Amino acid sequence: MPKEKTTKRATKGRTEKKKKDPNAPKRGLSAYMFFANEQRENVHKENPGISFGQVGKVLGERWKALNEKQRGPYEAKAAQDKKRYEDEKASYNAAAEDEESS
DNA sequence: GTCGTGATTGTTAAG
DNA sequence: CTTAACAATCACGAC
Repeated sequence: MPKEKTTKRATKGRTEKKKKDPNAPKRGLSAYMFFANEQRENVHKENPGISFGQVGKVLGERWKALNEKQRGPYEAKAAQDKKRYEDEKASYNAAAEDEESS
């Protein structure tokens, strides 16, 4: 039983990020973000005249429609982006430490 | 040592 | 300007 969704995250009141950290080390992007970056053109292209409602949905369906290999490059990017985040959080934790030191 | 949480990321499109 | 489905994430903190 893979704990599925945990935390009622049904797209309720999130967005606009609430700064709870001094430098807010935002995390890395997600594979979907990279995949969407490429598919958005392709999907919107195959579905000319459709709004995000359709695009966004079909987008997600196709996202999983890909095989592990196809998601590979996207996940790889996500992993790389995460590294980027590691840097921010590193700076953040260093800055926080410095601040604390002060 | 393990576990869950929250925060975040980006797309499109529109009122 | 913001929200909304769509999906992943995963580092952090807490006990």
